[in-house]
Amino acid sequence: MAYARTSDGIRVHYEVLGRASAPPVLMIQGLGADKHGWDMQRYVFAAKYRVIALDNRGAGRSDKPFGHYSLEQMADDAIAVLDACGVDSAHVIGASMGGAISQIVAVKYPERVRSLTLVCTACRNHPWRRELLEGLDLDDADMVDVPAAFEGDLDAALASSRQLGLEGVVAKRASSPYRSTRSRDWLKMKSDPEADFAICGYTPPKGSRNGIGALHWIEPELVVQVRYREWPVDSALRFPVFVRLRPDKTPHECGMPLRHTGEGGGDGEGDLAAVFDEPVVDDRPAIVPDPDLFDPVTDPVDDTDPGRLPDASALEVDAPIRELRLTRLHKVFWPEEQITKGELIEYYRAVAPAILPYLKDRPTVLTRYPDGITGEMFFQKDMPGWIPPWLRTTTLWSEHSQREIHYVLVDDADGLAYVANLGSIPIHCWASRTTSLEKPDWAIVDLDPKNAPREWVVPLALAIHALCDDVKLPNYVKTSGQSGLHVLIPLGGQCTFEQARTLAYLIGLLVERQHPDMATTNRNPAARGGRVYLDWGQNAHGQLLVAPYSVRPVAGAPVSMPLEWPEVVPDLDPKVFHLRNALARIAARAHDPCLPVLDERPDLAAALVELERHAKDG
DNA sequence: GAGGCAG
DNA sequence: CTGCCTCAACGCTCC
DNA sequence: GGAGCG
Repeated sequence: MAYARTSDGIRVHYEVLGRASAPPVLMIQGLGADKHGWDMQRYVFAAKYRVIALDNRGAGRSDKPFGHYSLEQMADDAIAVLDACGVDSAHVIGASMGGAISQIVAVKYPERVRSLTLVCTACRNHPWRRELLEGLDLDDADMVDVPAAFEGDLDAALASSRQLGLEGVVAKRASSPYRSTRSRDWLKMKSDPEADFAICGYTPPKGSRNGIGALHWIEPELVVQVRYREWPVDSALRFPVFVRLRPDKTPHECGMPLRHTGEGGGDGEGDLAAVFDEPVVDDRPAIVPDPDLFDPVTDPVDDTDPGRLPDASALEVDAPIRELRLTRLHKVFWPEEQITKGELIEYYRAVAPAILPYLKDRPTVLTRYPDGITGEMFFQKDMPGWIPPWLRTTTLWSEHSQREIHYVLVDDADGLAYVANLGSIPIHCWASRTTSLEKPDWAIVDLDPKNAPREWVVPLALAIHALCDDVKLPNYVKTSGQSGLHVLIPLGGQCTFEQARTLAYLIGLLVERQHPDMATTNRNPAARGGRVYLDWGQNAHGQLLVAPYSVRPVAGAPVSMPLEWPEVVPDLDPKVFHLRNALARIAARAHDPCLPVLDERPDLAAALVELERHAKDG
């Protein structure tokens, strides 16, 4: 999400989707736009056009259309955004009040407008719209509903959405407003594919089920139509649903249907060109999602073995469905590298086997960046009631806020994908587990160079390593993901946070004494004087660790990477491990060098005696 | 990112 | 019917 | 006691 600043300091948010070479479309979201339907349009259009979407929700607190921020000013802002995108002229689509702005754009800057489309279903009876139409001497007939492009051709609309990897399309009554709850007026039309299959067998019904239970092996005779979510290569259908018998078909007519690849039958179906007054000539593949990236339609949502044979349970009708809805996969989270939210989700799903051992049973805090690394962020500890029922949480009492907090526990790849879909970039977890919340599994010394020379971090980390080895404390190292290093010492839940903090402080003090020129344990930034801060203070109740393999919300999408100590050499550059190459490194190694930190139980009393000896000797 | 709710 | 709000927190030091 | 720090 980029933004332009207007002359009076109001921020105008906009988003650019689609290929730069495609015909440009300026979409202006107005007060009458509904959230979901409009977003859907935005992505449908991005298949064929370069969509520049303006969002006046970020325009500030005084952006009421008839307040000091006038419709005319909004129209000027729209032109400013076109300029910022280097676009001379565009097809302009306006939603509700955005339609009003669009019309002003067309009147004031006709040379910038190739065509004008007004989307007004959402606020057909809005008094402002009524006022506007009268003021501009227009009537309803001048307004075009974008969904009308699909009218009478739901198949084309569904094919288009399938081609884009969308879940489906939303159909609504023209007169019905947006409401957050389900209603008869807003129907989600899923684009799940269907195919005809010959029945080879069935299982008896279980429990209270009528008729048949599941279908599997006998001489093929009957044909059924089945809807399914996906058909993994060499495996059974996922989420198959019996639709109807096909008495009109024989088993021989059941050829292999086109596999559901998410790319549909190619270009042309669900064509939106009719909305505009000029044909679209760019016929290159119009799929916005990178085909190498995660696709919610074709990629399995669990880790079941894809090589297994179909069995009765796989064909069970109404099998419990774990819904994992992934949204806005094309949204750019790292503008410089054009890394999308879809790629972030794909990374976390792929890295799940490596990261999950660290997250098991640990209260997890989300650090959410719904608009990517340049947008606003917020922390989230308390998970709301509407999270999917399969996501495990643990309820802890917060002394500070005097209420219960429902922390999420990330158990599996789906859980990771879910939190990533919420815009969580780094994953933060507690040092202790639900089984023993006041006893941490590790102590951490965070080497944070900040204003110190980067190259001082390595010798100091090695000094901590040598000291720990000497007092027989196991110790492990990972990059923080930014410029520092994290040294982790396993505690095996044998001591309190206060004791862990004291241990980390003692180690910090001893290393500071060895290298007073390079290291400091002083918490006051002003007193650090360009030295590396050995941060021992993160060992406390509720303090968080950036989990190994977490992505950081900074340019380059670096990840926190566990290292072998021999890798900690002077020219170590923590930035070399990032979202796009971390998986290759992990796959190339047999073991995770930090993993033992989760299980080891060193003799802490003996180590403390040794540390005291060091303190005296120094 | 998404539900709740004031106006 | 729309826009806006909310979404964390510990232990320490400095002022 | 409140703001700042990570």
